[in-house]
Amino acid sequence: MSANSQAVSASAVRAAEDVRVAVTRLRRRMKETYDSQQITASQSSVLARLNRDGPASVGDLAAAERVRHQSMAASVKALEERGLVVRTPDPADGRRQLVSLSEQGEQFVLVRRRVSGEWLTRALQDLCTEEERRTVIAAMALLDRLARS
Amino acid sequence: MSANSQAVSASAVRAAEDVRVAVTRLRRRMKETYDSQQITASQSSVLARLNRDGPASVGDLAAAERVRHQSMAASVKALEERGLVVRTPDPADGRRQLVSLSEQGEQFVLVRRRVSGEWLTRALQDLCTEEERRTVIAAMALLDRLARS
DNA sequence: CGTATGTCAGCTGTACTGACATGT
DNA sequence: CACATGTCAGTACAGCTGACATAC
Repeated sequence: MSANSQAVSASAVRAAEDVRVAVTRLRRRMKETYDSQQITASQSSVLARLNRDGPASVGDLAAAERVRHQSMAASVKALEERGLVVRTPDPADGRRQLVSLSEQGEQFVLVRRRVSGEWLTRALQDLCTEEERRTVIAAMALLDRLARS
Repeated sequence: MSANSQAVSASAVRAAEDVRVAVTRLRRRMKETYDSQQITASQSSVLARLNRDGPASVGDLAAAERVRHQSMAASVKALEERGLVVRTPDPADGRRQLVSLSEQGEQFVLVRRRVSGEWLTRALQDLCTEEERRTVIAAMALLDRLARS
């Protein structure tokens, strides 16, 4: 390592390039999957979060996913129109609306998880060893740390 | 595990979820960086490929990046307007046009690599250990294999 | 002729910003 | 009042499809 802020190791350059390529390709590939399930990646993300952490406001969801509240509102709106989530006014704060999974939304999450309709899950299961999956999980934790920095 | 094609290990489910979240976040974060350099992620991808593999037609580039040729044409057009690539008609085939890095494009790639203007390279350098970077590289190779499958 | 290459036009998904209404 | 929450409108980017021209 060097004190020079310009100095970069070969592994950093290589890793960055690999990440960029993989991210672009994975995103497109995942999009195909979601398309075929009549749901988008962002919407799926919101469903998973609501299922894991329980009801939240649009602002909370936006903060958690690190997007603007206007962007999150669009995703939530789409999910609401599909009947997968419901919004209830917060009695304690007239500005807030709590977003929660509807009965149908709960079902959707459960079914998707059980049958693993998701392409990526299937691929990780069928084309990787247990050790390789652990490597992926470790790398994602690292990258998430970087993205949050 | 099981012969049932529905059966999925916990690590596969977990890894898939982690990948999805990380991909979404990283993509946004990378986009910010590219914005500040007046170049987009897709364009950067094309430059890197031309630099690595030499001149190619729009169709070749599209196939390599796994996008439609119409999509790739848009990226190439933008790069051409910035003077980073040049197009020369293929003398042997009147339909084809070879895309190659211009002098300015070569410079651009070199400078970016040397000074590591890219946010991700910087982060991988400053916030990770060498071993962690090797983990990331290994995981990206795995994921790229999946995306191509 | 059919196929390959490339262009143009229009659509979608996902994010962004700015302006605004409303409630605390 | 400032601040938080949410909506609406407009923009950008990167993919897509369909229709078309041209060259092999």
